[in-house]
Amino acid sequence: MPELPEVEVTRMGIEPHIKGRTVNKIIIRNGRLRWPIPDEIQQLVGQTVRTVERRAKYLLIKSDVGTAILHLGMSGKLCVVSKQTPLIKHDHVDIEFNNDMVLRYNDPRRFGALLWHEGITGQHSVLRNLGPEPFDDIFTGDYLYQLSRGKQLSIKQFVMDNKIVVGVGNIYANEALFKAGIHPKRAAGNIARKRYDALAPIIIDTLKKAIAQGGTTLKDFAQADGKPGYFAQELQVYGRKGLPCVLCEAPLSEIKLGQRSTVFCQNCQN
DNA sequence: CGAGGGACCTGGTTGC
DNA sequence: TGCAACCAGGTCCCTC
Repeated sequence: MPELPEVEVTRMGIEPHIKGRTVNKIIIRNGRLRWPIPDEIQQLVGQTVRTVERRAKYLLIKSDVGTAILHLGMSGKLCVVSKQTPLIKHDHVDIEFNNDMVLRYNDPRRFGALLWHEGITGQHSVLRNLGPEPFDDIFTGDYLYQLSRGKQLSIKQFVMDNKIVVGVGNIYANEALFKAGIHPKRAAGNIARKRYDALAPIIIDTLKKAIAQGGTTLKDFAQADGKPGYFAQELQVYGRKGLPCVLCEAPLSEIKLGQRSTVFCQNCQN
């Protein structure tokens, strides 16, 4: 489900409710996520939430003794609700606080994760080897250009590679390449410096706009308060196979790249 | 090393 | 209506 904007929208939604709160109890109904939830997660009980941060598509719930690391996978959702709120299917984890509230994790496909990193130094292995955030100063056209030299990989798979830049998932990769006029299948190493100079700001801008709109709601993404995101209205290619290009009105094409559906305009992207 | 594909899961939609 | 096939926002891991 969530790409960077949806994770950031989730972060902004839950932080005001749980920051400064003390964890009373963690209830795990189904710990079989992408990796089993480690027993050490219980170290969070009795701790106060200091900050809720985001790194790539991971949410980091930080305390004085360690960090709970949450990933929403494809279908994960978080909400902050009263303890009395009835459970629904796939409500796998509750983190209860010292008021009436609980941070509830729901994930039908269980591709998400809840991990624990002990202490306040060092990095969990899932966070090591991640590339820069798209909003970091280092993320520029020049950066992409330099890393892409010699790569035969398609530009779409290149920008979706977490080691290159984090947070760009399938929707926003499709959208950014359309806006930049770059054919998604073009080899990353065969794209001019100038085109990367255009692409980097377009990626940043697309992600920022999506955050401002509350993310993209397709099937099951919702903000922490249950409201949908409104960026779906802005999508120009994703999910629009066969529909007219917003620029030239030719029907949009679809191919698979890295087994992910890739929608683009034959005329406007080359 | 890079590139490509399968794997992990459930549920909604499509097509016969 | 029933049922199988296919598709989905992510990412790790294995093979060639």
